[in-house]
Amino acid sequence: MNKKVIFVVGPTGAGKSRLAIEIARKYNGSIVNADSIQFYEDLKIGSASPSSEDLKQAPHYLYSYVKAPLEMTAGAFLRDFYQLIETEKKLSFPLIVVGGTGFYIQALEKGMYNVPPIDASLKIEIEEEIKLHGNEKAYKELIAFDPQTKVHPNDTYRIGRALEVKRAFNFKMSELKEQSEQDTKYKLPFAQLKVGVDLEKDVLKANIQKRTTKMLNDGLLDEVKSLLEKGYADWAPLNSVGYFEAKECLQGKTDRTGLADAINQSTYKLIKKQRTWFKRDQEIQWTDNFLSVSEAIKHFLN
RNA sequence: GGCCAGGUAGCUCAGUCGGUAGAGCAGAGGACUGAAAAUCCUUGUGUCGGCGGUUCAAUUCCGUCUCUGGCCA
Repeated sequence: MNKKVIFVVGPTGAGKSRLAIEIARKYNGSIVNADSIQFYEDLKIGSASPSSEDLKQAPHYLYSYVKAPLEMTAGAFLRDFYQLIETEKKLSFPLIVVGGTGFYIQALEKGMYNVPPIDASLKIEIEEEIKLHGNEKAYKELIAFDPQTKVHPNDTYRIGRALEVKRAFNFKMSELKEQSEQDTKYKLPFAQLKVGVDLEKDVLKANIQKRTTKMLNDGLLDEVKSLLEKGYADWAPLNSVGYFEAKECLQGKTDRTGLADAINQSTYKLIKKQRTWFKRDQEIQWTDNFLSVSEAIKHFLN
């Protein structure tokens, strides 16, 4: 059988999940998550994970299966994705990969650099070093080792990652990039179609506001509170939109009255970044009403 | 009514010992290969509350009015 994948991408709150379900039902496909927060079992409310109603409408994979304090990565996502398509007998095609996380979509399409997992202790060591001596020293080490690096001197996170790769394997990120261009091993082996869902800014903002209100009503604060009680305050996913604001509020750093606005504002910024990411991908066919892409989908699946 | 503290960028505030101003946040744009809903980069002309006065020159000093907060009556 000819296996095909449809990507459904776009900013938060535009209706990606709804389109995905529609496609899955119409063509008996399976929905696969590519949203960096919906992987987590403990982050359902604030990530707008599919409801139990949604889950009944079509098979969903890679949702809500990673437990705190485990942290998901793009590499782990690739691993899980390939494991899914190789071992899941019931998996039906087309696959509808849905998510607003451009980085993960890219990982699927193009693969990741071939870097083996790095020991957590080394990561912590480098993190501590940077915290202690500032990132200038770390950046000097990086630029001396890899003069081609395009990491910015202020980008602590990327400096840290580059140093991990250096110290663990003596790899230069700039060389990995070149190598990966010839390497087809990790590229998605299926035909693909990319559909983007987006709405006008005002409509999207209104959707976001409704969504935030719903999250708060559905118990976002309780969801976060129970994670804090388990001692996961520093768990990276709790720095994501909505969760961060809820955490700050529960920790008494901010006030409850401004919470919804703070979440809305962060979500707007998220949308902006998602749009910036997807904008450069010329292959995406954009729609605001589903109908305009239904022909393209039909054609693609034929 | 009296006293005090304030009124400076959309918001919170710095500052100018007199030469027409700058941070953070927001907004706008961008980058992005194992935390990515993260991380980072670029981008700030606004009657410096109004009106008068002093001065070559006032947002900065003086007077007055006005608004906000606090205290005293």
